Amino acid sequence: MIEFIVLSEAPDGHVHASLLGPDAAAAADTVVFPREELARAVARLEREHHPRWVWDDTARWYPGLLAAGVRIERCHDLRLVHTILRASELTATTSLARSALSHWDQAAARLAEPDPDAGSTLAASPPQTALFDDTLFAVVDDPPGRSTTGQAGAAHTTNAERTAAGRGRSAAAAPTTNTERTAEHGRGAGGGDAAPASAVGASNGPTVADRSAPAEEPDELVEFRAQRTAVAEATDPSRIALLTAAESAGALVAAEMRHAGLPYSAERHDELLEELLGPRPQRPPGARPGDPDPRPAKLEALLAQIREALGDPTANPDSPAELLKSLRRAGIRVDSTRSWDLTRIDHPAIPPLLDYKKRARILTANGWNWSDTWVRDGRFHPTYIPGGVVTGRWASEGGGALQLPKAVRSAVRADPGHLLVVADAAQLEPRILAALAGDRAMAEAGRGRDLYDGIVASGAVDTRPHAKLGMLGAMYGGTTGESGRMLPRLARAYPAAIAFVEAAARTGEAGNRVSTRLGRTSPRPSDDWLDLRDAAAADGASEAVRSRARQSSRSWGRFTRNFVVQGTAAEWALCWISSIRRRLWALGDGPTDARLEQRPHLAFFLHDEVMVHTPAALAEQVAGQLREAAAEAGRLIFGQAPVEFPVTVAIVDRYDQAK
DNA sequence: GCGAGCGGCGCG
DNA sequence: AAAGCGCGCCGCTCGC
Repeated sequence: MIEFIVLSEAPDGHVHASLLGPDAAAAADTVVFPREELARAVARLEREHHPRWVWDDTARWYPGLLAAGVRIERCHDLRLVHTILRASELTATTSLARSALSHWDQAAARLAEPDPDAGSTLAASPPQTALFDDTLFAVVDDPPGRSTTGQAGAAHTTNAERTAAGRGRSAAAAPTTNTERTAEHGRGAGGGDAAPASAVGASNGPTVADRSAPAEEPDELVEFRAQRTAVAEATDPSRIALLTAAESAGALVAAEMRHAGLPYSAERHDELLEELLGPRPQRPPGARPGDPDPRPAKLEALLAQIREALGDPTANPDSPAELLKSLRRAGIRVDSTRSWDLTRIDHPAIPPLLDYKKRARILTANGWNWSDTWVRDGRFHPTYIPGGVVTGRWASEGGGALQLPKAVRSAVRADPGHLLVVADAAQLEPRILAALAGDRAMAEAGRGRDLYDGIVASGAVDTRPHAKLGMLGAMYGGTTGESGRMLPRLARAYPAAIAFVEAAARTGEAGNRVSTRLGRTSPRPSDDWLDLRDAAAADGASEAVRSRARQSSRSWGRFTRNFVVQGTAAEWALCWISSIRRRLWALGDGPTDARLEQRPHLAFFLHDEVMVHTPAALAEQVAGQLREAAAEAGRLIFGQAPVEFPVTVAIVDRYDQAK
């Protein structure tokens, strides 16, 4: 009985597949084949054994398999799982967490420090009734793999740091200049899927070459055993086991979505741009590569209006610094050029300026260059990065997939004879909070209805917008304005939920870590943060230092407060898409020779929303599966907790028609 | 000329 | 409705 197959690449370029039994002990067999035979060999072994594939990085192995038409059911992504186990409070005492940094750790050294402080509070582990039922174990043993390329879990860093680090390590291309950014990724990442197939086509099947155990076991096998041990020794093995399975399954989804792409009409996109901006400007004949594109006609017209109204023929809305000066010269008192700040100003230059900003944003972020770079043959192929966000959310790279503006969503169109099934988890984060906190009143508010409506019905607040604002403020740490005013009312009506996020905030303010429901643990504060705290605590610390320390402490508290909710919501979403993936594959006639992209498949994922591209005849069945998968995700993570996780489902042929 | 940092804004 | 969380990416700016 083969349960796992560990893939590793030998220095000579051959691939070693180690076949393991359920205990993952010594390999029962080792199959060796040239890299070119990978897809053929994997397809055969998948058929024969239905194993869980164990590999270092799904983003390294799976795209080529998909390009060759090979889909696998389950995997274990060593790199992603290592990152989780290294940092988790649930595995802090295991030898994996205490071992020296290795190539399994990303650059984030901070994450890897052995856990010196025992005092951290596990914010996400309040006693919960009926935690896991038997289905958990069925699914844990059954879960599809997932993986990514992610640098995941890098310590909490700024955008700039993250971007630089992420780029450097992903792929050979690490473009850094502004001009390179788009172009490089367009070829490297976006188009990467299409080519590799040819490598696999050769003639004879895989060679069973070497039946004797190799002199040394592959590094991957050693690491895999260490990870299994860490999970088994974890404080709560079932949670962390579910997380590793879901994380790995997500990696498979990410690779498959990039492979299939989002159906996207470049023609419709052109129409949209023409409506918003005018005809695509032609670059002058002598233009050199670095030269900016000419401004489209409608922007040019708005620019003239702005300059006229300001009495400033050189005003430049593309430069915040210059624009600020121009506004002030015109007697407008503002201290930023943010649209939201400008809306409150009564001046004839403001309406065209706001209009200009709106349209210019579409041009730069999703204009003709974007579509040239990222849309090929009717598909938008972004790279998803599972675990790319500290909280466990996915990040994306290239094309801004997770920021696709609503203004262009009418270009997302099902193929002829197909439909898009778009599902959105309703009020996911407050529902996650209700389940985390075991807040029965909030669970009740969300039963069978919109959660915010339920909060209004309970009498806690007067309107739905207030309920939403108040809950977001509670989860983000907002204290001022309307949101802050709602908090005492919510705290009275839902004391458990509010106390839960407050506790997470206090934990972070004290410099300790918090964990999600399944055990993903927040990073430690930076050395600078700790230094500031210590400086403020020292005798004779200045008021200025103490004030900065307070500020930084509160800020980190807002981060940990949100971490438990956003991170657990991300876990729910991972379980949801894993379940969807499995259900879609079984849909219709079940597995056939048809390729992934010719069957109902996930085409887009946006934190709490999914899109399936499906033959029209299966759309209703898909919708049902999306709902059932959501309920399954809730049971998996929270057991019989009384919180519902409803999804709104729309069956449409264009994305903009969904809600 | 390059590239890090910033302001700004899109998404959840 | 009023700002609190998490991202990616753009153009501009400015120091090297």
